[in-house]
Amino acid sequence: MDLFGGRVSESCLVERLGHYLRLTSREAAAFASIEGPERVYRRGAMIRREHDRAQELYVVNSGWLLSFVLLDDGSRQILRLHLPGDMVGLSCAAFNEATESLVALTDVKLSPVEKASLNRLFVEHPRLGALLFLIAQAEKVSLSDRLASLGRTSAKARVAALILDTVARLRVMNAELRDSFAFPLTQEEIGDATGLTAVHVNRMMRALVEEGLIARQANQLTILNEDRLAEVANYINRYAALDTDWLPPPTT
Amino acid sequence: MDLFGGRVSESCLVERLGHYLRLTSREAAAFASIEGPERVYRRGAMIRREHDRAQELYVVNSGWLLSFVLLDDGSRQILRLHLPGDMVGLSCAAFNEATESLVALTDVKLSPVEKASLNRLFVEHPRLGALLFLIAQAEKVSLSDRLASLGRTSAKARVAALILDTVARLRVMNAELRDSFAFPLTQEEIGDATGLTAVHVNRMMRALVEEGLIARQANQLTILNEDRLAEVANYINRYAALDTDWLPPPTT
DNA sequence: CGTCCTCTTGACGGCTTTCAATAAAAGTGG
DNA sequence: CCACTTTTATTGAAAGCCGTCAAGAGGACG
Repeated sequence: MDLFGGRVSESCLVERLGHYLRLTSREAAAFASIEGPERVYRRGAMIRREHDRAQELYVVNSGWLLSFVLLDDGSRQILRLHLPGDMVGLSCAAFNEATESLVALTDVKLSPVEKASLNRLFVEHPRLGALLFLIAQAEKVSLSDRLASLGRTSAKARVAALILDTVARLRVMNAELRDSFAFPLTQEEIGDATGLTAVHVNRMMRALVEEGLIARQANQLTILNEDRLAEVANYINRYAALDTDWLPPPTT
Repeated sequence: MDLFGGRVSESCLVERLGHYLRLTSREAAAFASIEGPERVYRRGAMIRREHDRAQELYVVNSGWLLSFVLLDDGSRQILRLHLPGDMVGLSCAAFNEATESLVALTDVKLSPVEKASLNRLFVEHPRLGALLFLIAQAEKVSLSDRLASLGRTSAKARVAALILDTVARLRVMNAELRDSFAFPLTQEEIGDATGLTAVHVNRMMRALVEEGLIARQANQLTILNEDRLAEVANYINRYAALDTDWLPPPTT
């Protein structure tokens, strides 16, 4: 079995969205129809570079990837960890130029989606268009939470928040996942995600271990005391309750 | 004249969106029809509190407001400054509970929009639904830029970026605005937006003044050297070029 | 089996915060 | 319009969190 998740149903995206909303078969087919042929990337591969011309987005079928921006001084800010079922590179819907780089953190499989083909979705399936809008709002809230994390919490809290957010998102697609999971980020990558240096990430990870909140073996992470970790992190799990009640009815 | 912008056309939202896309009269009417009667708030008024039940969003007709979250230790992270023409509280499209507090920074006028009424927009005007989605993606990019600012740049750069982002957004609705504008944030609010303390904001503002990049008089800010300020800030102006070409045609 | 990457640890330095005190400005009520 | 209070801006000194630099160990990979 693939450690980092993989396609189970006809489309990974349909499976993910099925957790938020009961899709009709026509809707599922509509989503599936806009996905192009799957592409495979090896760990470390650059999928898209900031400032590249970008006319397509991607659905993550398996594996993890990172989106990031580079600053003038060479430092890197990781914007988000992308897991199976995620859509990545959505910003091409607003800009012709890629606003972020995408790199494969593990071996990944992606399905490309032409941004031009999104318009069919909005025209033929208004409910799906509204769902995409709803998901975009949820992603904005997630970014806002990270903004508060970087702006107003300590180094230890930021690392703890990254761990908790990752496990919460993994559980959306894998309900059986409890406290232990593969976590393939280097400490430098954790630092680039949390606005810290690799050295200080190391110290904070060891502190969390010494306090009995987490355990590490190789790239495997185990959460030992999730409640206390959430307190340390100031973490709010938002993935539980999306409100889809206001969406229009599916097209018949 | 209102210093902080105000309604000029029939709807402030329609005017704003008209800068991105040429709306048909039916589309403009559709937007206008979902707006409820205008509400007025005094400076400092709390419009919505985090965790309140939230079923409506707002269009800013005039004035400025802030969205923010409070952390357990009482510290505050300002998520965004909201200017005339902005939609605020959109996260209610994804959550029934408000994810952020909204407070009036100046006297403001808002038009409420029931989130349930958005569904008509998606059904009857797919292009408008797609436009809302597009704007949400642009807002995600803006949040990502701020994430990089807080995570990877110095205090001085963060303050400079806030100033530049504000003036760039003001210019969207007010093309004549050049270098001087009213900036009603206290140094504490600037700090809460940039993840700094008020004391350090003060030092950074003075440094920017001493370096001849900005000037201050009362709440009026003047940018003296925008290019150098942008270098200091590591700032990218994204508000210039949104790609609306992929949107479906307007409904006839 | 050598090279490169990653993790780890210590010492030191700096950016930012904290604490404190004062001045200036704004708001309030008589 | 003037006292009075509260908020905001300013400045200095000291402390602390995190970054930088450096060096060594362990592991992955070819």
